Amino acid sequence: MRKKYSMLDIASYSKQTKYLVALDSIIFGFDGNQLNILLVKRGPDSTIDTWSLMGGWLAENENLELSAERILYELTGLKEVYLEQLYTFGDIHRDPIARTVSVAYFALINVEHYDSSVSEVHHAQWFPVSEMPAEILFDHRQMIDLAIQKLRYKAALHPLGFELLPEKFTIPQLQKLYEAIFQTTFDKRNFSRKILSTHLLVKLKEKQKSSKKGAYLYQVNEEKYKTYSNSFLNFVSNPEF
Amino acid sequence: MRKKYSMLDIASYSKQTKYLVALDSIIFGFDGNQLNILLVKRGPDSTIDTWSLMGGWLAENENLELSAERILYELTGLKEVYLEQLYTFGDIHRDPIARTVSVAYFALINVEHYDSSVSEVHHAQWFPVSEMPAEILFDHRQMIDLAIQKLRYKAALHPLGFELLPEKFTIPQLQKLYEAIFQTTFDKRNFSRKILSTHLLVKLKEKQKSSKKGAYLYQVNEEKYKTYSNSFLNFVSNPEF
DNA sequence: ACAAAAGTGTTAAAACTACACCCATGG
DNA sequence: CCATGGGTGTAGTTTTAACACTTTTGT
Repeated sequence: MRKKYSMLDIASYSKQTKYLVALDSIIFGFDGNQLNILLVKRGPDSTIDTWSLMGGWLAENENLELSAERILYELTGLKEVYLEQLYTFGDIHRDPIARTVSVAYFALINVEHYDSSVSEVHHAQWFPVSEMPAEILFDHRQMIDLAIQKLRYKAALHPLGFELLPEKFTIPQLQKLYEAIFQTTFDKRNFSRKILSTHLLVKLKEKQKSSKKGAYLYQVNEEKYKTYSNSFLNFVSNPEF
Repeated sequence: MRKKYSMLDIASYSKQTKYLVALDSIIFGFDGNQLNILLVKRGPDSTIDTWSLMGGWLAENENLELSAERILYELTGLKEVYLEQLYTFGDIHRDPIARTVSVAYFALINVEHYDSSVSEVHHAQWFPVSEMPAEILFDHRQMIDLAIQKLRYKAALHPLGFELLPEKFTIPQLQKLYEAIFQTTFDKRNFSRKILSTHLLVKLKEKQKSSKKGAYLYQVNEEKYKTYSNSFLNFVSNPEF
């Protein structure tokens, strides 16, 4: 598949300006009540005394996603989380220190897996989406707003809420999560009917007894979940528009 | 809003590797029958004797979107087209000449506005989405596939098809467009009912007489269209999930 | 025994799908 | 006059939204 490149072509490359490339992650977590975002006061390599997203630099030996995964791991100790590219920000003065193009990712994590000791080092703190600090670094506020928008958009059409919950969870927990995402309330009969109609959940024998009556635990049917995720585009492009 | 940055912080910036940043555009056009993508053999600054997307380099005095708009203008003579960021590609060896991060945009253009003379210079050519050349530069094939996927996804949920048609068009034309996008056929009664139920179209007095009977021309109600586009997220996040 | 949260069913309205005939005109 | 493509309506089915009472159990 190799092609011959003329000297001229290669020369055009070397004339070009190069830019710093950063990765920033909007990390969502759900504490059972509120949807939260993880902010840091100071990344290991980062710099400034303002709340900001977790970020870092693109490494020469990594592609974008890998770099984002590495940074997430360094700062939270988490691996194999749901991570999706959100948008790339490149305004000239978005970073006043030096022009930087930042590729933003958003992550959905299960807070039970989150090891707070790892990120204490980085002065990380969870903030409810409705109570963000007033001052946030650079354009990170914009990134956060876009991430929330996209999370809502995706969650309305695809079953990705599970990513924010423990392996076993109850329907009322799931409903609280969706209510936190959409900042609204749902009718529980309609909600559970809709969720169960996907057949993505397996009802377990056990109950979680944090309430008086206790609620049945459910688990994601991983097989169907994968298929479902892979087919959502078919699902959307099928109907008579 | 200025903050004090320590010397240390700024030093961390200067240690970092910088990268080439490119912009590539997937340009969609509709010829009344097929959905097409515009490919070039050789951009002005580009290089290689293979079909590729229109692309160029990020300029120091432009943000990403502006650079993408400029490149599109240089190569097609088009301004103010529908342009949306698609995804950022950054695999290590995606460009074998030098490591380049490429921000891909997709554009929807009205072929009536397209001045083919401008892009003859660049050896541009329209290809039906179903008949792409076998060999396409770098990862541009991947970009194209993702763009088609996203176009279908968005078109199924949002009324953006209009961007590909002239100001005045008929329902049958619009239907052909959607059939080309989704590579399927629709029932014309259901289709027109669905389209008209949005109240986004204004029926004009004139008819287009390319068929024997002639079909009524319609125009987008720009006011409602803007509102609709701005509110689609509400629309999606509202339903009881 | 009662408060608190879980679980469950019905009905009316709206949306969707499938389907067939008449209309206007240019050749 | 007839072939071509444009235009329109209805009925059955599915999906959605609104709504209230019973169950369990810890205190």
